[in-house]
Amino acid sequence: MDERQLRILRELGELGSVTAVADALLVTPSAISQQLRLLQRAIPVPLTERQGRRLVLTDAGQALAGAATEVESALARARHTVEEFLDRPDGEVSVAAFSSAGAAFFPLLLRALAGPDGPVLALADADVTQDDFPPLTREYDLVLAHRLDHAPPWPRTVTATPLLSEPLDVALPAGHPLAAKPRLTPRDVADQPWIAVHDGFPIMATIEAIATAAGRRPRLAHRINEFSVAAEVVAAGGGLALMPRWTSRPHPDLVLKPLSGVQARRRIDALHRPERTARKAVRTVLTELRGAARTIRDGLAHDDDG
Amino acid sequence: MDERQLRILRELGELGSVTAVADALLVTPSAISQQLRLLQRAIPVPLTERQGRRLVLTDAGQALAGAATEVESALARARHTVEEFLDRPDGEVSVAAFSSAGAAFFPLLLRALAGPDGPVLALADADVTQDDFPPLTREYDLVLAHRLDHAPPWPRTVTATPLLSEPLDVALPAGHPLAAKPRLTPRDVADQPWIAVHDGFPIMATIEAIATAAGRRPRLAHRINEFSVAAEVVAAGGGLALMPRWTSRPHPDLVLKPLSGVQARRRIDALHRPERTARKAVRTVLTELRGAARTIRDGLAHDDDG
DNA sequence: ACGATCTTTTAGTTTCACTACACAGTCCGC
DNA sequence: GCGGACTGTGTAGTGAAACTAAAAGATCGT
Repeated sequence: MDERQLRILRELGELGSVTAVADALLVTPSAISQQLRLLQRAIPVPLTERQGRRLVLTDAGQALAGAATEVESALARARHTVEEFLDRPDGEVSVAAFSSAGAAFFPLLLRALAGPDGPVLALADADVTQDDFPPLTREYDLVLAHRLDHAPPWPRTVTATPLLSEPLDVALPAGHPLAAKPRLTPRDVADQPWIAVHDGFPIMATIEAIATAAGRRPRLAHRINEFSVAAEVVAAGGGLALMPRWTSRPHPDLVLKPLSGVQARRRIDALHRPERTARKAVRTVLTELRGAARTIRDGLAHDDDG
Repeated sequence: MDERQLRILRELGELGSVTAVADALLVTPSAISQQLRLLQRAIPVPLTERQGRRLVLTDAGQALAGAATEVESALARARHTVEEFLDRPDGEVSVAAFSSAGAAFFPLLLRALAGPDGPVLALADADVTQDDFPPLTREYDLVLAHRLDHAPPWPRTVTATPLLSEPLDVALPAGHPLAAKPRLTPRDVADQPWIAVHDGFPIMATIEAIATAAGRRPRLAHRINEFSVAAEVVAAGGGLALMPRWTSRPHPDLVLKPLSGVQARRRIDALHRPERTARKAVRTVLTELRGAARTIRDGLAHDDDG
């Protein structure tokens, strides 16, 4: 007793003849007859009986045909389950971000998607090396990753949605001699001690580019990934650091000065497996991420700070 | 997307590896892998993903696996539908009977099965010739039929449950000269005019046997199938008639006298197709029919008449 | 009685799920 | 770190199952 045989039985109940069922199912009457015989073989009481030259259902056959209808509707529901799953606006969407992007984007995202019937956010921070961003898309629907402008592009296995192209400024103590200048050149800062990131993390290449532009080798005094930690060290006179202009919360004792002469920008992208955007909820979050990026770029992110 | 593929997907969700599913379903992992691939071909988003060297369900896969469970339970219900149909005590049971059996059995049957949760009776009278009783089992669950003791048995296509072996008495007007005798011989009645049944109906052979036993040819004055009609004609002096001792309601102006010397009995059987008794409701009615037969034989049928 | 209609049977073909086997990726212990 | 165990996947071949075609059997209407 399989789905097809039950289907045939139900059709026979509705259409009232083997020929009609065959026409409806686009096969020969012979096929219908054979399948009915197979179904009957599994059941100890007659399901059909001849009525003149037509074949109709017995009471037992009608009972089984009724159950067949339930099987078919369950199958139809199963066939629609995937689309429904994809079209649900309120599914859980997991988003991973490296620290500074999380600090900047997560609050905006939570605020934008606070209402009911929207995606349920599952946020996570993930500070990994450049190469480890793409694999994160296996675990998270969306991954906020960053890379330098001239770094190699993301692998083809992931889709990258550009969110922000953010300048990297030089952070220095408010009382520092260089703080008086409106903008800094590589020669201004090449001899200063630098607070760099760990190996494999994106900002590193820019520090090296600055030193190279001035014909020096960079003085790497400290290795600190976390911008908030680095900011404190800069304020305490530990050295200079490159800091993103928009996504790091301003430190009261620090000033950010733009660099000229070298391309010092990082790109923030949302990475994801292509199929993830089949889900409406994921598309919604991605749209909100772009909106948040505009907010951040236009300097509206910290409005609530007065 | 068929039932088997959904089954495989569900098992994969529960067991967590292709090999485990293969073991559970008694096939090779290759077969599982191929079926998963076929299922995936019909769905635009990934249902499974590698996790180390194992294969697990994606969220979409889990959604579909959930729907698969419903399909399976619907199929399981379908597989049990027939048995449930057979085990239901409250189905409709159709019973056909020739006139006198209906008059005697139907009231007892209705009284015995009056309660709720019992079979719903669909009664019908059917006065047909001997040969036409077996075909009635196509239309009715149970058919009360009668035949003479020495008549050929019912064909093998039907099952016969013996209910009653009933003497046939000679009915004569209360004032008839023969009414004084306690029992009658063939010679007593052979020369009397008879009220016989139509050709092909069971009682005929016995009338002929009586005449033959006396060395005569029977005088067939009238042809009346219905015992109640025949009784009125006998009472009016139209002739003698053979009447069943128990299943005909006594006529006030008639007496019934037993015959000796010839075997004058009819058998009342319940005929049915063998598979009909697969239904519990039919078995219940058959049991009640046997009980009713005892009641009739023991003369308790007309208790309510005072 | 005959043709039309419907179902069933039989034989042959096609389709499809499966096995066997080889191979590739991943984990684990020495 | 490297072979060996484990897990999943691809390929060719096999067998079962569902189908078509053709013919026969059954029933209806004229």
